[in-house]
Amino acid sequence: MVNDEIARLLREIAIYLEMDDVPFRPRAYEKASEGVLGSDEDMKEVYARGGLKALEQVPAVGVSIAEKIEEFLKTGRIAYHDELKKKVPVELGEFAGIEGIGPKTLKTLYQKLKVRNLADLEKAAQQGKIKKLPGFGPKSEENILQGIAFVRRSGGRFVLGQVMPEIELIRERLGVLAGVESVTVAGSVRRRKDTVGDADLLVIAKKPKPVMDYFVAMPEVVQVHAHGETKSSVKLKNGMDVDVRIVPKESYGAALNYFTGSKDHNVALRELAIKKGWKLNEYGLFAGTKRIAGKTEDEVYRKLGLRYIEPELREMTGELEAARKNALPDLIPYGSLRGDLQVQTDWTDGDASIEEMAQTAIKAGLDYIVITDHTKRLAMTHGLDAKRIKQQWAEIDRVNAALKKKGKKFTILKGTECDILKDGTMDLPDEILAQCDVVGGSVHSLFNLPEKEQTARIMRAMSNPHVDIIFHPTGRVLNKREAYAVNMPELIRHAKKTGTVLEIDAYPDRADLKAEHIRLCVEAGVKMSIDSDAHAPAHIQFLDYGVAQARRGWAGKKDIINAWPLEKMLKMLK
DNA sequence: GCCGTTTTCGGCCCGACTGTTTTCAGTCG
Repeated sequence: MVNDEIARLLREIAIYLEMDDVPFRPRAYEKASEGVLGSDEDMKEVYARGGLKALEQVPAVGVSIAEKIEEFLKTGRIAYHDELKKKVPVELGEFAGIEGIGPKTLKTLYQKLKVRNLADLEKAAQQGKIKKLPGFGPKSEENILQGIAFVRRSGGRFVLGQVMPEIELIRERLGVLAGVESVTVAGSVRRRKDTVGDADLLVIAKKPKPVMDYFVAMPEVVQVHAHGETKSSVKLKNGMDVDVRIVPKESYGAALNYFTGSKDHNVALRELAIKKGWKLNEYGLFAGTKRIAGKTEDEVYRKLGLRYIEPELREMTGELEAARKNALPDLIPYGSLRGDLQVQTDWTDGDASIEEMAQTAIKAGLDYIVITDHTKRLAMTHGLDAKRIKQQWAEIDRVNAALKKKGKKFTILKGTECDILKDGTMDLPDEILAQCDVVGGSVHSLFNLPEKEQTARIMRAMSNPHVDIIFHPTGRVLNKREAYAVNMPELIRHAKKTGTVLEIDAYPDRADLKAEHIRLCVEAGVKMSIDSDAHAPAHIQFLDYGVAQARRGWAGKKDIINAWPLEKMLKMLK
């Protein structure tokens, strides 16, 4: 995808323009950058399909920026960007994560101290040159050094499922403080993004000061960015920032809406308010000085002529229009899955026995699970061959019978996470696959095949009449491994044609399919499954992270086959 | 530079906190 690179250049142009205090245009470039980034079609293809006119259809891209994208596609450069960079030749990317350093500061640091990159900045700070500049002082210099140290230590984004327990702990602690009426998690955590940059907590309390004093003094706090009456911000040991805002009760809805974001969604709501002659901020919706809504989010949306929009949808991908037309999707509810279609056991690389996994699933309220151990190609997990999988079937029969005897209404199904080999054929013979209740196919090798080959490989697996589900359709591991190169729209078309299900993997750092892919599936009528990919009993609780991902992709119960009763689910499979 | 349920021209989101200042610019979300 060239989109990332184009988006980066456009964003950098915005920063350069901001350095010069150019009005409005920075925001235009920023929005265009987001428009390009949010597009699931490669700009190269958009251009090939319809030239400049097609580029102008990308959100926030107009005539001028379309020409710049065209220029990039033809020459690999944007002259305007080069020209701006010549004036202030700074490695903008290096400074991106440094708290408190914005365009104006960068420009000053370059002009006064010739700071071009992080190393220059660190040197200048260590030599005490920064605090002598007008407008700067010892504190700014110290903050810069701390910021550099932090960026060196961490990548900046966190996997939701990995930081959720800590966020929840802080929420509970604040909740029991004297005078605190409620604590709500807002921000990208509430929108259930698969990775989050920070956590935002919204508190209703009679006396803000003690809450803030407690918050900034928590044992895991390593740095206090801000400590005010209504807003405080800290960094935790794990590197994540947490913000707390305290608001009066009558503003709770407006504040929750504001702090939940996304930023673009909020801006659009405010613009809508302005059009109606009102003003929207975190304290409410105002006609002049009179508050006309704000106690609940629902009230704010209704007053603006919209239906209530679930947090997972607030990404400016058409939710406002849908809310106006009362055409929002009926999202799959949390806790509504009936089964789990990808579970590994100690027959391969899981920690627990078939029976233990079944017992945990029963406690979690599920009606069925599919045992999907790896196959022989994945030798390091002692993957199953035809002989061992038959032995496993006998064990599954035994456990099912035992459960039935105890009066449990629960079914363990026979399945496999079968490797898709390089040429798209399967790692187990068709004769075995035919006897499985559920067959999942996975790519576990040759992640770096060229896109054409990788796509063809997976499509061939889909064409196999026994392959029901493609597990890990993108293969990404958040913060660790990029998705492999596949043409997702083409895979989705082929899934429709062959009746193959695509998996939403609920394991927190997997999160295969991305939200935009899920949306494409919903639109195409391709069914999906939400699987925990559990390798231990505790992992079954991850299922709701997959539900979150599904909701972010506008999916309902009708789109997710394991939200259905067992019989209906089985009937859907090949 | 983009965009249109008021607009093809004239608008463009808003407030808290910090660090430097004696009233505010810059940054952030």
